[in-house]
Amino acid sequence: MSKYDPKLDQCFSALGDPTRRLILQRLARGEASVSELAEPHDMALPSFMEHLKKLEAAGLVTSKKQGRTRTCELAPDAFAPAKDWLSEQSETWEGRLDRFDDYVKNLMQERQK
Amino acid sequence: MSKYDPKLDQCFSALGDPTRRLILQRLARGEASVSELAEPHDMALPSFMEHLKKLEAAGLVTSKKQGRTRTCELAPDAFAPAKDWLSEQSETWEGRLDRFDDYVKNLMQERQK
DNA sequence: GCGTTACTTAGGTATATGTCTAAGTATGAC
DNA sequence: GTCATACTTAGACATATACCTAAGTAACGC
Repeated sequence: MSKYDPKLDQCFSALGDPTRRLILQRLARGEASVSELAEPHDMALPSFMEHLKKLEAAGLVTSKKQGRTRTCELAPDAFAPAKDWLSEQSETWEGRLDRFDDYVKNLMQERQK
Repeated sequence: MSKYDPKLDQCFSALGDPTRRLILQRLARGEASVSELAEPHDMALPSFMEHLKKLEAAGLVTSKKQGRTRTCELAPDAFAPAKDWLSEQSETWEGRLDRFDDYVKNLMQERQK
Protein backbone atom coordinates (compact mmCIF):
# COMPACT_ATOMS: atom_id res chain seq x y z
CA MET A 1 0.00 0.00 0.00
CA SER A 2 1.48 3.35 -0.98
CA LYS A 3 1.94 5.62 2.02
CA TYR A 4 2.38 9.35 1.73
CA ASP A 5 5.46 10.13 -0.30
CA PRO A 6 6.61 13.77 -0.53
CA LYS A 7 8.59 12.95 -3.68
CA LEU A 8 5.32 12.27 -5.46
CA ASP A 9 4.20 15.81 -4.56
CA GLN A 10 7.18 17.27 -6.36
CA CYS A 11 6.89 14.83 -9.23
CA PHE A 12 3.21 15.40 -9.98
CA SER A 13 3.45 19.15 -9.33
CA ALA A 14 6.34 19.32 -11.77
CA LEU A 15 4.20 17.53 -14.34
CA GLY A 16 1.36 19.99 -13.77
CA ASP A 17 2.99 22.75 -15.79
CA PRO A 18 2.86 22.84 -19.62
CA THR A 19 6.35 24.32 -19.99
CA ARG A 20 7.80 21.53 -17.90
CA ARG A 21 5.90 18.81 -19.76
CA LEU A 22 7.24 20.20 -23.02
CA ILE A 23 10.77 20.08 -21.61
CA LEU A 24 10.26 16.44 -20.69
CA GLN A 25 8.83 15.63 -24.12
CA ARG A 26 11.93 17.18 -25.66
CA LEU A 27 14.26 15.29 -23.34
CA ALA A 28 12.52 12.01 -24.10
CA ARG A 29 14.08 12.32 -27.54
CA GLY A 30 17.56 12.75 -26.07
CA GLU A 31 19.74 14.97 -23.91
CA ALA A 32 20.11 18.69 -24.57
CA SER A 33 21.85 21.79 -23.22
CA VAL A 34 19.97 24.44 -21.27
CA SER A 35 19.95 26.88 -24.19
CA GLU A 36 18.76 24.22 -26.63
CA LEU A 37 15.94 23.42 -24.25
CA ALA A 38 15.09 27.05 -23.64
CA GLU A 39 15.08 28.12 -27.28
CA PRO A 40 11.44 27.21 -28.15
CA HIS A 41 10.13 28.85 -24.97
CA ASP A 42 9.37 32.56 -25.09
CA MET A 43 10.64 33.23 -21.61
CA ALA A 44 13.61 34.89 -19.87
CA LEU A 45 16.36 32.39 -19.13
CA PRO A 46 16.23 32.71 -15.31
CA SER A 47 12.51 31.95 -15.43
CA PHE A 48 13.18 28.94 -17.60
CA MET A 49 15.94 27.72 -15.27
CA GLU A 50 13.43 27.63 -12.43
CA HIS A 51 11.48 25.04 -14.38
CA LEU A 52 14.58 22.93 -14.88
CA LYS A 53 15.37 23.22 -11.18
CA LYS A 54 11.94 21.84 -10.30
CA LEU A 55 12.25 18.98 -12.74
CA GLU A 56 15.58 18.08 -11.20
CA ALA A 57 14.29 18.41 -7.63
CA ALA A 58 11.44 16.10 -8.60
CA GLY A 59 13.93 13.52 -9.81
CA LEU A 60 12.65 13.69 -13.37
CA VAL A 61 15.77 15.20 -14.91
CA THR A 62 19.49 15.01 -14.22
CA SER A 63 22.13 17.44 -15.42
CA LYS A 64 25.87 17.87 -15.46
CA LYS A 65 27.98 20.88 -16.29
CA GLN A 66 30.89 20.55 -18.71
CA GLY A 67 32.75 23.83 -19.19
CA ARG A 68 30.12 26.49 -19.43
CA THR A 69 27.44 24.19 -20.83
CA ARG A 70 24.94 22.30 -18.71
CA THR A 71 23.55 19.18 -20.34
CA CYS A 72 20.18 17.87 -19.20
CA GLU A 73 18.86 14.37 -19.54
CA LEU A 74 15.72 12.49 -18.57
CA ALA A 75 16.40 10.63 -15.32
CA PRO A 76 16.47 6.84 -15.67
CA ASP A 77 12.98 5.53 -14.89
CA ALA A 78 11.90 9.09 -14.40
CA PHE A 79 8.21 8.35 -14.68
CA ALA A 80 8.12 5.09 -12.78
CA PRO A 81 6.98 6.47 -9.40
CA ALA A 82 4.14 8.44 -10.98
CA LYS A 83 3.08 5.57 -13.20
CA ASP A 84 3.23 3.14 -10.30
CA TRP A 85 1.04 5.30 -8.12
CA LEU A 86 -1.52 5.72 -10.88
CA SER A 87 -1.54 2.02 -11.69
CA GLU A 88 -2.00 1.12 -8.06
CA GLN A 89 -5.10 3.31 -7.83
CA SER A 90 -6.51 1.97 -11.10
CA GLU A 91 -6.03 -1.56 -9.87
CA THR A 92 -7.73 -0.83 -6.57
CA TRP A 93 -10.59 0.74 -8.48
CA GLU A 94 -10.93 -2.10 -10.94
CA GLY A 95 -10.77 -4.68 -8.18
CA ARG A 96 -13.44 -3.15 -5.97
CA LEU A 97 -15.75 -5.68 -4.37
CA ASP A 98 -18.81 -3.54 -4.88
CA ARG A 99 -18.18 -3.01 -8.55
CA PHE A 100 -21.03 -5.22 -9.64
CA ASP A 101 -23.41 -3.34 -7.34
CA ASP A 102 -22.46 -0.09 -9.02
CA TYR A 103 -22.96 -1.63 -12.41
CA VAL A 104 -26.49 -2.70 -11.53
CA LYS A 105 -27.24 0.65 -9.93
CA ASN A 106 -26.21 2.52 -13.06
CA LEU A 107 -28.21 0.19 -15.24
CA MET A 108 -31.35 0.85 -13.16
CA GLN A 109 -30.82 4.61 -13.40
CA GLU A 110 -30.41 4.39 -17.15
CA ARG A 111 -33.73 2.58 -17.45
CA GLN A 112 -35.54 5.28 -15.50
CA LYS A 113 -34.60 7.93 -18.09
CA MET B 1 2.03 13.08 -30.65
CA SER B 2 0.51 14.72 -27.63
CA LYS B 3 0.03 18.46 -28.06
CA TYR B 4 -0.42 20.84 -25.18
CA ASP B 5 -3.50 19.89 -23.21
CA PRO B 6 -4.67 22.25 -20.43
CA LYS B 7 -6.66 19.41 -18.85
CA LEU B 8 -3.38 17.65 -18.08
CA ASP B 9 -2.27 20.74 -16.15
CA GLN B 10 -5.25 20.44 -13.86
CA CYS B 11 -4.95 16.69 -13.63
CA PHE B 12 -1.26 16.55 -12.70
CA SER B 13 -1.53 19.61 -10.45
CA ALA B 14 -4.41 17.96 -8.64
CA LEU B 15 -2.26 14.87 -8.13
CA GLY B 16 0.57 16.99 -6.74
CA ASP B 17 -1.06 17.44 -3.36
CA PRO B 18 -0.93 14.74 -0.65
CA THR B 19 -4.41 15.50 0.68
CA ARG B 20 -5.86 15.06 -2.79
CA ARG B 21 -3.96 11.84 -3.47
CA LEU B 22 -5.29 10.44 -0.20
CA ILE B 23 -8.81 11.38 -1.26
CA LEU B 24 -8.30 9.53 -4.53
CA GLN B 25 -6.87 6.49 -2.74
CA ARG B 26 -9.95 6.46 -0.56
CA LEU B 27 -12.30 6.80 -3.52
CA ALA B 28 -10.53 4.01 -5.37
CA ARG B 29 -12.07 1.72 -2.77
CA GLY B 30 -15.56 3.07 -3.47
CA GLU B 31 -17.77 6.17 -3.38
CA ALA B 32 -18.15 8.27 -0.22
CA SER B 33 -19.89 11.37 1.08
CA VAL B 34 -18.03 14.64 1.64
CA SER B 35 -18.02 14.23 5.42
CA GLU B 36 -16.83 10.62 5.20
CA LEU B 37 -13.99 11.78 2.98
CA ALA B 38 -13.15 14.76 5.17
CA GLU B 39 -13.15 12.86 8.46
CA PRO B 40 -9.50 11.63 8.42
CA HIS B 41 -8.21 15.06 7.40
CA ASP B 42 -7.45 17.56 10.14
CA MET B 43 -8.76 20.51 8.20
CA ALA B 44 -11.74 22.89 8.19
CA LEU B 45 -14.49 21.69 5.87
CA PRO B 46 -14.37 24.65 3.46
CA SER B 47 -10.63 24.06 2.99
CA PHE B 48 -11.29 20.42 2.34
CA MET B 49 -14.03 21.23 -0.15
CA GLU B 50 -11.51 23.23 -2.17
CA HIS B 51 -9.55 20.04 -2.70
CA LEU B 52 -12.65 18.20 -3.86
CA LYS B 53 -13.43 21.07 -6.21
CA LYS B 54 -10.02 20.74 -7.82
CA LEU B 55 -10.31 17.02 -8.20
CA GLU B 56 -13.65 17.50 -9.91
CA ALA B 57 -12.36 20.30 -12.15
CA ALA B 58 -9.50 18.01 -13.15
CA GLY B 59 -12.00 15.35 -14.18
CA LEU B 60 -10.70 12.90 -11.59
CA VAL B 61 -13.82 12.83 -9.42
CA THR B 62 -17.54 13.17 -10.05
CA SER B 63 -20.18 13.99 -7.46
CA LYS B 64 -23.91 14.26 -7.12
CA LYS B 65 -26.03 15.72 -4.37
CA GLN B 66 -28.94 13.76 -2.94
CA GLY B 67 -30.80 15.69 -0.26
CA ARG B 68 -28.16 17.37 1.86
CA THR B 69 -25.51 14.76 1.16
CA ARG B 70 -23.01 14.99 -1.68
CA THR B 71 -21.60 11.65 -2.79
CA CYS B 72 -18.22 11.57 -4.53
CA GLU B 73 -16.89 8.92 -6.81
CA LEU B 74 -13.76 8.32 -8.86
CA ALA B 75 -14.45 9.36 -12.44
CA PRO B 76 -14.49 6.50 -14.96
CA ASP B 77 -11.01 6.16 -16.43
CA ALA B 78 -9.93 8.98 -14.19
CA PHE B 79 -6.24 8.28 -14.54
CA ALA B 80 -6.15 7.39 -18.22
CA PRO B 81 -5.01 10.79 -19.56
CA ALA B 82 -2.17 11.02 -17.05
CA LYS B 83 -1.11 7.43 -17.58
CA ASP B 84 -1.25 7.84 -21.35
CA TRP B 85 0.95 10.93 -21.30
CA LEU B 86 3.51 9.22 -19.07
CA SER B 87 3.52 6.08 -21.19
CA GLU B 88 3.99 8.08 -24.35
CA GLN B 89 7.09 9.75 -22.94
CA SER B 90 8.51 6.47 -21.64
CA GLU B 91 8.03 4.92 -25.05
CA THR B 92 9.74 7.81 -26.81
CA TRP B 93 12.58 7.52 -24.34
CA GLU B 94 12.93 3.78 -24.72
CA GLY B 95 12.76 4.02 -28.49
CA ARG B 96 15.45 6.67 -28.89
CA LEU B 97 17.76 6.09 -31.83
CA ASP B 98 20.81 7.18 -29.90
CA ARG B 99 20.17 4.83 -27.05
CA PHE B 100 22.99 2.50 -27.98
CA ASP B 101 25.38 5.45 -28.21
CA ASP B 102 24.48 6.42 -24.68
CA TYR B 103 24.97 2.88 -23.51
CA VAL B 104 28.48 2.79 -24.93
CA LYS B 105 29.28 6.23 -23.54
CA ASN B 106 28.24 5.17 -20.05
CA LEU B 107 30.23 1.99 -20.32
CA MET B 108 33.37 3.95 -21.23
CA GLN B 109 32.87 6.31 -18.33
CA GLU B 110 32.45 3.40 -15.94
CA ARG B 111 35.75 1.92 -17.08
CA GLN B 112 37.59 5.16 -16.42
CA LYS B 113 36.67 5.05 -12.72
C1' DG C 1 43.59 39.47 -22.53
C1' DC C 2 39.20 40.64 -24.25
C1' DG C 3 34.90 40.06 -26.06
C1' DT C 4 31.27 36.57 -26.41
C1' DT C 5 28.75 32.81 -24.78
C1' DA C 6 26.27 30.14 -21.39
C1' DC C 7 24.55 30.12 -17.62
C1' DT C 8 23.74 32.06 -12.36
C1' DT C 9 22.45 35.00 -8.65
C1' DA C 10 19.75 38.59 -6.62
C1' DG C 11 15.79 40.86 -6.01
C1' DG C 12 11.15 42.33 -7.36
C1' DT C 13 6.00 41.66 -8.58
C1' DA C 14 1.54 39.69 -9.57
C1' DT C 15 -1.35 35.89 -9.24
C1' DA C 16 -2.50 31.32 -7.47
C1' DT C 17 -2.88 28.12 -3.68
C1' DG C 18 -3.99 26.30 0.79
C1' DT C 19 -5.65 27.49 4.84
C1' DC C 20 -8.82 29.79 8.24
C1' DT C 21 -13.33 31.76 10.64
C1' DA C 22 -17.97 33.29 10.45
C1' DA C 23 -22.21 33.22 8.56
C1' DG C 24 -25.27 31.33 5.26
C1' DT C 25 -28.85 27.55 3.06
C1' DA C 26 -31.22 23.46 2.47
C1' DT C 27 -32.76 18.80 4.41
C1' DG C 28 -34.11 15.45 7.58
C1' DA C 29 -35.80 14.08 12.12
C1' DC C 30 -38.96 14.71 15.84
C1' DG D 1 -42.17 24.25 13.43
C1' DT D 2 -37.70 23.74 15.39
C1' DC D 3 -33.32 21.97 15.78
C1' DA D 4 -29.41 19.41 14.12
C1' DT D 5 -26.93 17.97 10.04
C1' DA D 6 -24.39 18.50 5.80
C1' DC D 7 -22.68 21.18 3.20
C1' DT D 8 -21.87 26.28 0.94
C1' DT D 9 -20.60 31.00 0.48
C1' DA D 10 -17.94 34.95 1.66
C1' DG D 11 -13.99 37.12 2.97
C1' DA D 12 -9.32 37.24 4.86
C1' DC D 13 -4.42 35.93 4.94
C1' DA D 14 0.19 33.84 4.37
C1' DT D 15 3.05 31.40 1.43
C1' DA D 16 4.27 29.53 -3.01
C1' DT D 17 4.64 29.97 -7.95
C1' DA D 18 5.71 31.95 -12.33
C1' DC D 19 7.43 35.40 -14.24
C1' DC D 20 10.60 39.65 -14.91
C1' DT D 21 15.15 42.77 -15.21
C1' DA D 22 19.78 43.70 -13.98
C1' DA D 23 24.03 42.36 -12.72
C1' DG D 24 27.10 38.68 -11.77
C1' DT D 25 30.73 34.54 -13.04
C1' DA D 26 33.13 31.32 -15.53
C1' DA D 27 34.61 29.21 -19.83
C1' DC D 28 35.79 29.50 -24.90
C1' DG D 29 37.75 31.48 -29.05
C1' DC D 30 40.78 34.55 -31.36
